[in-house]
Amino acid sequence: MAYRPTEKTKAHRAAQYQSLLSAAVEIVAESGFQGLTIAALAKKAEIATGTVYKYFESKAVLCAEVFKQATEKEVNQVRIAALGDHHRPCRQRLIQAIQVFSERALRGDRLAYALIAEPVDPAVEAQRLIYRQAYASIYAELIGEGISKKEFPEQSVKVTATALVGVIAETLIAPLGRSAGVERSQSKPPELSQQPSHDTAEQLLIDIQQFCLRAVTGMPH
Amino acid sequence: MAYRPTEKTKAHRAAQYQSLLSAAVEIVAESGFQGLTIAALAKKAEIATGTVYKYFESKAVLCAEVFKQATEKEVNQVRIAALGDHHRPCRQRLIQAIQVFSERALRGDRLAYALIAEPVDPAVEAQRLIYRQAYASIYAELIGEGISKKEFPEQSVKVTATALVGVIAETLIAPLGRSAGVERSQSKPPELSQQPSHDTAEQLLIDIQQFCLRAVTGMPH
DNA sequence: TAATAAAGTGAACCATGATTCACACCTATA
DNA sequence: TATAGGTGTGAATCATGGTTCACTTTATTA
Repeated sequence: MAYRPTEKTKAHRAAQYQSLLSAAVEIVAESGFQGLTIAALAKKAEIATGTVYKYFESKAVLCAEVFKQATEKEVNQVRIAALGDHHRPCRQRLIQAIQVFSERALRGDRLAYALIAEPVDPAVEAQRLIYRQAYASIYAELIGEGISKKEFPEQSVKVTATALVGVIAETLIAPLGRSAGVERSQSKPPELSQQPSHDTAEQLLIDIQQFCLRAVTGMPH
Repeated sequence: MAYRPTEKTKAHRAAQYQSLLSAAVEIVAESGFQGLTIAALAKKAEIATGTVYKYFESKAVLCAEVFKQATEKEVNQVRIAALGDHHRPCRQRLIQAIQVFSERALRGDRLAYALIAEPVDPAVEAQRLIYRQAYASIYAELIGEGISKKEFPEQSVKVTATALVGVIAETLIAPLGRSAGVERSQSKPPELSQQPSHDTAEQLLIDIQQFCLRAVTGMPH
């Protein structure tokens, strides 16, 4: 009697799963999490809405996987920059890590905006915390190494790492939001700029790096 | 002939408006923006749902006003700490501003969590950006003053100010979330702590202040 | 008091979008 | 080939919660 999933069958299912996930990431890259609906995904993948549920228990799970998938590559790049070459001074690797992250983000992807800053549904927002923690642990490792090598002064590794993530995210939100073509809210945001706004992404990047360096090293630059 | 709103009537309307707004803030303080629905507000204020719409054009507007109301006092406290006494060194005022903000937040209000970190509906999130900018401009003014008084080294006022807001928000999210009794998401967040987690809010506050001081002054402490 | 306009009511309505389900169609065993 | 366990379908259903509206009540003035 009976039926048993064979290798080929399982492989096919796995392939379908990946393809669905990719489609979902594409949607987010095109139109943000806002655009990621079961219906849209089904349409893009040319399947029925019900089929989506054969692969993902719920939308929450789908979003989580999308976040994970879209994130993993980004996090890895930063990890390499931060921890790849143990010979380089930590200071330099920190600079590089920030650069890698920011450049990928500022490259203009809607995706980066979606991952970092797009206002999303509470369920997805929870995922974002996890995503940020992944970055924080990279920084934590780097800072810890820097301290033990006396490159950086004593400090709370945990707070510094978390803070760096906060710095980068917050400073990138505005430019990202702008480039992602987000309709601004009705109220007029209070004017901030004493200085002219950042003409170039490069300048912004440098300013962020300077800030982070001062914070971590306790040295002017 | 006819009817003309009199002083008393107008006053009454204004009072009703304020009372509605207060009720809304209370709801947020109790159960976050998640709990702020038109129905809940109507119930708490003992009016009909339709009546809410005589005072607020839409829920988005309501949320905006709630945010503004709940925020204004907080922002003012920080402004006083940061800019109140122009004789104190900027360095000290920065420390104080961070303390005021953090303490109010960590005091344990659900409200603070809601304003700073609670995952909210995209429409509300947009408000949060405005809220954060209000803080950023305070810091910007303080940093600018510090630079011109040679207390702080040259730096991008705008980036530093924005970054400080990011630092504080990000580092407070975890403890706030914990105290606000938020159900953590299904996935296990990657472990971060090389160091034991912050036993006391005081220690956390100190660590944050140290970080910010290093970042702004470019000096170890 | 009649006329007018605003405030208050709350059940009905609507929009969005996730989720279900009965059914058809495939694939592996015996 | 009979059978049982998958996969695919998509219209119908459900859930949530904002918004409307026909109607009643209340306040103001002529």
